[in-house]
Order: sequence, then structure tokens, then C-alpha cells
Amino acid sequence: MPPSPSPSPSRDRILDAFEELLTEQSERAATLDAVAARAGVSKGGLLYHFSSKDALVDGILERLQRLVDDDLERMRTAPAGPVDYFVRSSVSSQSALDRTVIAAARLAQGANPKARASLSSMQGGWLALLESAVSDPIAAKAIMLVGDGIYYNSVLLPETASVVRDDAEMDRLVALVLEIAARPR
Amino acid sequence: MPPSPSPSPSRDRILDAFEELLTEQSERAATLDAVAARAGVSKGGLLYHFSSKDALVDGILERLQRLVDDDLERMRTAPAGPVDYFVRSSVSSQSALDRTVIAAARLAQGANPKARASLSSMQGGWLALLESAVSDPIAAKAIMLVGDGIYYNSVLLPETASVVRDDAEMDRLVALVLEIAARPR
DNA sequence: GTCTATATTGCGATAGAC
DNA sequence: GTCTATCGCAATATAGAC
Repeated sequence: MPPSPSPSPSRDRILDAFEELLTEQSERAATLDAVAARAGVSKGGLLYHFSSKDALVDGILERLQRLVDDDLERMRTAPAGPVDYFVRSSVSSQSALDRTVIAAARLAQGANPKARASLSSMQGGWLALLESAVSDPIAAKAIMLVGDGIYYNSVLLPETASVVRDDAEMDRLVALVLEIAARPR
Repeated sequence: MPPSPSPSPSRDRILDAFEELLTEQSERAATLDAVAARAGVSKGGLLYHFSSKDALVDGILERLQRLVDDDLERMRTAPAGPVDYFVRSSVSSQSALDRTVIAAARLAQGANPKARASLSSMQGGWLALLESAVSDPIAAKAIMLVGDGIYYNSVLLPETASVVRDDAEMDRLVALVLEIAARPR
């Protein structure tokens, strides 16, 4: 019998509930009561698995770290190249990574120092990879900023129509960004 | 005697205090108690000028509206053109507009619908102006996303070193963005 | 592991004196 | 116009039964 990958099934359900409340509503809405209710346990039950709210935050940030590492690996080996992969994957809200990034962003906005440090290091990872794929470092930065902009819009203005309206617009945006990437230094 | 532009001196001091707590700390830190203390009045004194926290939010959003209108006018008439003006003015945290935008962004992140609507309309104004200055609409959008990205970084990762490290890097970034703007459709 | 109290603190808002 | 005092509520966390 292999060691169970997730020590407890409720632990993950609680973490999912916390993440959902953060992304779908707000940092303020993600109270212990609300998380417990959504996860289908009592507050006491929740606090058995995560002994404080801070422990809950740590849980999200560990999940983020894991997902970011996986993403960087996929970006590194993407068939259409890292730049194409990066921009397309910036259209938020779909993947598990997107959800966890948004959750962490809400915590960072709530002035949580650990969350800010995690996001900062995550961004450093992406920038480093973009810089290795693009000859001009300033172009790499501009590309990262476009991706950040797309994220920012979906984080801050969730119920607004997405900045990037549809697939056709996304294709044209990717084409433009690839042009920037190919630009000689 | 002209009508006083600001009906009450403490009213503005209270609004400044609210804005400072939002930008320097977080939405959660900007409690009525904290705002009153920083403005140098009692909680009762604060509530005489703003009868609820929602009224305080409205005060910030009205200030934002006024500052955005001024900014769009300056961008329209900027000597080096709207694109140059837009990107340079995205390096956040200096002007009165920057501070108020960040304050509104914190409120938007706290799921405040009015704040989200204000930021959305503000963004619409900038995008429309960029589109009128740049022949390719997708280039206009990319330029706006770069600006948004710079903002997003200073909002979410305030104590991290700015993404745009120094004036030299900013000049190279502006040059790149102007290249994008000049790109034929 | 999960539950029901309950202690404690902090917040938004009201009431009424000055 | 500014103050103090206080109510009502919600949030984090603890204690201890099952």
C-alpha cells in the first residue's frame, strides 16, 4: 500500500473551499465559518486540520508552489515555445493554477507578507524563463507585463467582460507578442 | 468671496487618511477607528462627515472620477503623445491619481461593486484614447495591458522592488512600446 | 476526527452631551 | 462640528464532550 498522496480527504476539501471563497468572493468573505460551511464540516472540524487561519494560508501557498513548479516545467517544454505558452495561459480562471494564483493574489492584497513573497518569487520564475527565451530582456519584461495585465484584469474586475474578448483576439495578441519576442536586440 | 472648493477641511483630511491606510496597508486595516485616528478626529467626528463606511468609499470614488478626467485631458494633449504619456504615468505611487487608483483597486479587490465599476469605466476611457492614437486596436490593447501590468505589480507587491527598475529601463520600455504603437496594421 | 459550546476581541454604527 | 459611551454583531480561537 503506497502512502496516500493526500494525508486526509477533508484537508483537501477544506483547502478547496478556502480557495473558492477567495476567488469567487473576497478575502473578507473567506472566514473560518464560511470555509467550514462550504467544506461541509464544523468550525471545530476545520481547526483540527488547520489550527489557525494562518495555517490555512500556508496550505494555499504550498499548493501554489507546487502548481507553479509544474507550470514552469510545462512552459519550458511547450511545443509552441515558452512565450506562446505564457501569454495563452494568462487568460485566467480556468486551470487549477489560475485559481490558486488568484486566491494568493487576494491574500497578497490583504497585506499578507507570505503571500506577497510567494507571488514575487513566482513572477521571478516566469521572468527568468522568458528572458532565456527572448533575446532582448526588455522585450521579455514587456511580455511578462502583458500577461500580468491580463491576470490583473481578471482578478480585479471579475464580472467585467474579459479584456481579451475572444479566441480570435487572443490569437492576434499572441501574434503581436511573438513579434515583440522575435525583435532583434 | 468664491464658494470654498472643499466644503470642510476635515472632510478632506479624513478622505486622505482613508486613502493612505488603503494604499500603505490594506482594505482590512482601513477601519473607521484607524481612519479617525490618522485624520486626528474621533470616530464620532468622522461619522459626522461620512455617515457610513460606504459613504467613505463613495468619497474615494468621486475623487477618482475627478482625477481620471483630468488625466485623460492631460494624456490627450501630452507633447510626446498619449502612448508615451500613458506608459510613463503607469509607474505608480507618485501622483495623486496613482494613490487614488490603488486605493480604489484595494476596494475592488474587497469585492466592492461600485469600486469595480469605477475602475472598469476608467480603463475604458484609457483604452478608447489609446485606440484613437494607435492604428492597430490590438496594439492599443497590448499597450494598455503593459500599463495595467505595471500597476498590478505595484498594487499587489508594494514592498518588492518595482518591476521597472530605473529610469533607463523605463526609457527602453517606452521605446519598445512606441515601436509597437507605430507598427503598421 | 468531528462536534457544540463559549471566551474574547474588534468592527460598524447609534445616542446624546458639549 | 466634535466628543465619549455603548450597543450589536461577527470573527478568530479555545475547551472539552463524543
